[in-house]
Amino acid sequence: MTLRLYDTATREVRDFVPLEEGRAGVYVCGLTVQSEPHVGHVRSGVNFDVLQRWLRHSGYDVTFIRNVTDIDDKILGKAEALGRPWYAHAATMKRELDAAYAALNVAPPTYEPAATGHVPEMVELIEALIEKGHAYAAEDGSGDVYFDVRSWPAYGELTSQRIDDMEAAEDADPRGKRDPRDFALWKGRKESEPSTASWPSPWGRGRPGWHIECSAMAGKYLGSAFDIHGGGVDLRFPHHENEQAQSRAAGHPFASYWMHNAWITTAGEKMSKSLGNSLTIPSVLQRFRGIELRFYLVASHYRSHVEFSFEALEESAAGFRRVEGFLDRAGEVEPGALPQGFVDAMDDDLGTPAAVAVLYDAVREGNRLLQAGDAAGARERAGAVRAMLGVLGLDPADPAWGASSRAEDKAQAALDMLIRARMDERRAARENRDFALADAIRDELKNAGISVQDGPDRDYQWSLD
RNA sequence: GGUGGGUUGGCCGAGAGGCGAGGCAACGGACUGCAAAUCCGUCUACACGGGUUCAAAUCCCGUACCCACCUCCA
Repeated sequence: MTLRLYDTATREVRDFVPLEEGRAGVYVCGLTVQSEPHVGHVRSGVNFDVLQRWLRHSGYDVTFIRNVTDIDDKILGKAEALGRPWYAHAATMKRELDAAYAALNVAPPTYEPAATGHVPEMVELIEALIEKGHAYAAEDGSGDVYFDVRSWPAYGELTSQRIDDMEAAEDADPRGKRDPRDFALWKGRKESEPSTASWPSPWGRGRPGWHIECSAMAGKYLGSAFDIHGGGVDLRFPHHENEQAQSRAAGHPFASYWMHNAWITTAGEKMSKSLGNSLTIPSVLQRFRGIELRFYLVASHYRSHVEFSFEALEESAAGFRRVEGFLDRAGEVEPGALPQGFVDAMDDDLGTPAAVAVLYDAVREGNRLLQAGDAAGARERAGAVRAMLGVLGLDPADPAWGASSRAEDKAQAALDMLIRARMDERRAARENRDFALADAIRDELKNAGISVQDGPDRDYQWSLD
């Protein structure tokens, strides 16, 4: 079976056929760095990271581009409210985003272009569109440039909408537009905006519209035509529709496949609307490890809507700890071969839920072998488990999860020694059949946040709750 | 008004005409001094009403409810 992907444009799962044998060009819309990243933001990062890893595993030479929008209305607005320069605020939020991706083991893209670094490319693209009669400078002297949707008959093809059925943007200032649905390619500078937020152009100083950024950057790094374009479902319209219209109107074939990840909501609403900041990545990471959050995100299909809850995250984490427990018990092994069921699941539009089911099958089988005393058999299963986890970016042994710092190592060693002393006492108590004392010791450790497990022999294991 | 998606067992969450996905929880058993961990077993579900079919959670028609997008959101 070959890799099959759901293409939003054709609304069907179809074989992935790259433009060039053995290579895959992928462009994913990254974030607008305007606020702290929350769980919803990183879902896209994790989902497309899985795509990237699976393509690589499947033998493709992948060029993965994920942009950063570092100039837009929200950034300007928030920076002003904070009394900081917009670029400083954007840079701060970019670092937060990087930290969030790192905490979730989202591999860095091949390149991560920023919008502000590609204004000349955008201007060039806009000029080409004007020349071909698909864009025009506003006649009201605003310095805006708009894309002429009526000039492009295919407009609406990505989301199967007809221009006449669309609601016109109400807030958009209709002045200077030929059709209310025309969208801005270039925004003339407004007096109220900082001068640092504008660049020279043939139409006067201004800044690029949101959609043109991605067309220009995808074209620059992936070429006129490339394989996969991804992003969140909300971007289908207008962002992706507009991107495709611009690029194709300018003569570029653009993306062959469109992939969109579904939303993750809380209490039935978008995270961006939910109050408070309990769902920002740093705050979630105070309660769960990055690997647990990533497992939770990977265990559901990227096209399925997920209703986030800490209860569900806890259940998912409990399951993942069982996987880790097996690996701990099986001993160190190198990643082995992937079970065919896993490969088939992943090839079927990145069927991570089915892939995770195969993972659990291997864990259960491995535990069973371990219990039966078949250490070699168990290690083989452990090798498969590690291989599967590796593809999903969930291998606990991956140094990306943070090789513990030196200080942590020392603390760990110190704790280990203290616990060993208490466990020696506990074993002595058990041998004397003083179970009250034995239980008291275990309870004492439990109260300190340390869970211990022991059997009839000398062996025991401990872990922090 | 237009476009797209959804409703699955106590909970989470796959599947998309016929073989009990999987996880979490619970309960029973094995193992343990007792626990924990692990394994075995139990819990046979697909919003509602029709229809097609030898066979429907899956296809068709209808109904109800939910969600997303159609202005800046992953």
